[in-house]
Amino acid sequence: MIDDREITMYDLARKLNLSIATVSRALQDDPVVSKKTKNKILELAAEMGYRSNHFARNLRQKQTNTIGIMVHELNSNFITSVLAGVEKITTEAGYDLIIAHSSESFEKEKANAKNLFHKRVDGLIASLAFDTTGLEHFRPFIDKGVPVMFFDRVEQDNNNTVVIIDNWKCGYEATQHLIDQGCKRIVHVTSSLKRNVYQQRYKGYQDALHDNGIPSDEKLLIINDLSEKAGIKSAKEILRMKPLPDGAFITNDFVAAVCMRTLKEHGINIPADIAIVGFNNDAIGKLIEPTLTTINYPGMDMGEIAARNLINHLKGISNMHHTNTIIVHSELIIRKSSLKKGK
Amino acid sequence: MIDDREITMYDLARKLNLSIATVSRALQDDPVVSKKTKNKILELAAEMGYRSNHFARNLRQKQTNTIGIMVHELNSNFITSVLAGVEKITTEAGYDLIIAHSSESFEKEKANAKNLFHKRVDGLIASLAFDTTGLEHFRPFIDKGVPVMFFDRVEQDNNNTVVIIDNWKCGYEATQHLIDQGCKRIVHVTSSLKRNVYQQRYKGYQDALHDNGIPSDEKLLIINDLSEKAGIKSAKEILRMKPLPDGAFITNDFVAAVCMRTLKEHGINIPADIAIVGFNNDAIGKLIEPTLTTINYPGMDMGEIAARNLINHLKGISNMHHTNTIIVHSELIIRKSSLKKGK
DNA sequence: TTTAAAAATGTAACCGATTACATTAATTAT
DNA sequence: ATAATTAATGTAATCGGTTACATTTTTAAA
Repeated sequence: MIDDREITMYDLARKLNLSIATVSRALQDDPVVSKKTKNKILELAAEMGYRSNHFARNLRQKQTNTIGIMVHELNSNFITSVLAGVEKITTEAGYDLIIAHSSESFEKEKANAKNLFHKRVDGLIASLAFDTTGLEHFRPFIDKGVPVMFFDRVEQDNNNTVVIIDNWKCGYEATQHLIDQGCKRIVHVTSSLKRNVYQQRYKGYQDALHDNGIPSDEKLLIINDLSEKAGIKSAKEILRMKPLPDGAFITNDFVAAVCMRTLKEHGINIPADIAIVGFNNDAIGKLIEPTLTTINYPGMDMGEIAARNLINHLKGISNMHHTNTIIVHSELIIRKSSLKKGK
Repeated sequence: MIDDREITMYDLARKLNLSIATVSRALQDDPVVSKKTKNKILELAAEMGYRSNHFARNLRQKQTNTIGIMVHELNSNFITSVLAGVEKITTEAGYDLIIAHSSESFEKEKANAKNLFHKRVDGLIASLAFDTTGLEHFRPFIDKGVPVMFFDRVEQDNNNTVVIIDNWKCGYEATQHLIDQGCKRIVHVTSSLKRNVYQQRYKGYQDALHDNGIPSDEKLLIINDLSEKAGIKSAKEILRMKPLPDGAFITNDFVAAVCMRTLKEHGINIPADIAIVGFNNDAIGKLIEPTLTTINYPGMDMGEIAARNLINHLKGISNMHHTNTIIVHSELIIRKSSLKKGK
């Protein structure tokens, strides 16, 4: 039997011969209501299966207690850890979370932004899609005073609070590690240099080469998306290079894995012929052969930090606009794919 | 400059010297409003940055235009494809989507159910957590007439509409394939047999053995969760078996991959010593060595079907309670991990 | 006992939309 | 020109809470 008559505060009030105001206060645990009354109300509410109406409440209070998070994809370790971190903090603080993902499409990201704006999230956490240019689509939030927190893939214009890793340093260390292994011709497989993360990793790569007296060569730069196809294509490009490179810094573990497979299929020995360093520390890295050297960075922490900062700002505990850039720790994890010299 | 005064329909009405009713109708594209007036209103709305207030609207209409989806995890190909499918359909139909994940915890699943109930989703799509027992936590939805659609991991009590694959058949085919390759002692690595999917795959495995005159042996059944640890543990159990099994049907690609790695580390040759079949067709299967034979099933389709059915029901086009079980196609994908006989 | 102060409860306006019903304006028919 | 239709717009109640302010009840002080 379907019961579609909702119990409201009015029902509770009527039944107990109280005013709606008292009921409302009791349900909010307002200390002004006497214990006896409060208990009666709470009991009846439970008994009758009362559930509060978010809409009436939000309409009146003009805040939703919801925060939105926009990510480019769901299918990576990194993103799911970030989500886990964000969720932990928002749940603790009593906020709801709406997850939107753009499938790496700028258009969809814009649509998501619009949607979250209309849903009136109290705050927003976002990592940009691949081909996002400009932050115009976040303007409505900013104009209305809805705080936006960017993480990982950001636009660094110093106007927004961002949580990132030191991508330059990661790029530098990855490259230096390859150089330490004796690599002299190091390919860099990455994505659109318009996106901060790739741009800075590239800079780190270049600087490491430079500091070691290795000339950087544009021909060794391969730019692709993050698909399986891209991995294969990159591998084929590498195979065509003469002389063959002896190292590769690939800014995504999945692409690195696909790339390695293709190279191996063509008789390349890894790491003997080409040493490889990936990025992200995805689960896959420990399962392929040889295991993949990579950069690890703490998604969970980044999520927690972003969420905590946002919520503190919302609660007025801190002002986001004072702490503009938060850099979290990252590290090189050395596995077999890059070890040319003994172990 | 922050402008926190929201534009409402009243503002538009006042400015144009119209009534709020006309404005409301125009914004809904009600044909009763004259074209001229409608245009004026739409223009002004755009110009002033009017955004409709979901809360007022939902409060009045008593429906949220939101559907909820509960999944056990985000980090699998299968789940993300389902989400993509669901999202496609719900977006087309103008519904919003709230994603909740339980991290395989029954407790969290209950909390999520409660939350979505209070958020008053118009409909729910759900795949059960690992250790979920009973459907009591969905009772509130059912009592209020909110349709619930289960997929993949379900409780088959014939009271609910479910979208599933034929897990029995998958189990049977996987096992038959191993037998065809000459396997005689086939391990089955799986998860809690309380969960329909694992229980039925197990049944298929048993039936295939039986039909081929192979006695089934409880000692060859390994039950674990789906973690990396579980994969390692399973591999170690297999290594301890005497005589060593010559085949393994593992109901999860990630676990299979971890398992394979550990077996290989101990000098086992795959498929020569042990042939392996996984489940899910995760990206990982094509990257490990040897590539993994597995069962593919169409997450995207399942998501689309579940969403479409739910929405049709909501719109009164069809009655969900007439189509109780929807079975989608699944297939065995043969790769190298199981091929003992020539290719 | 009366009065002042504190505690508990009540009244009613408000949040921003939707919509049944009423009214007015514009067409068409007579 | 007038009545009858039809088209366009308006009025006001409603959804279910929150909360400033008012009122009543209880307790403490004089």
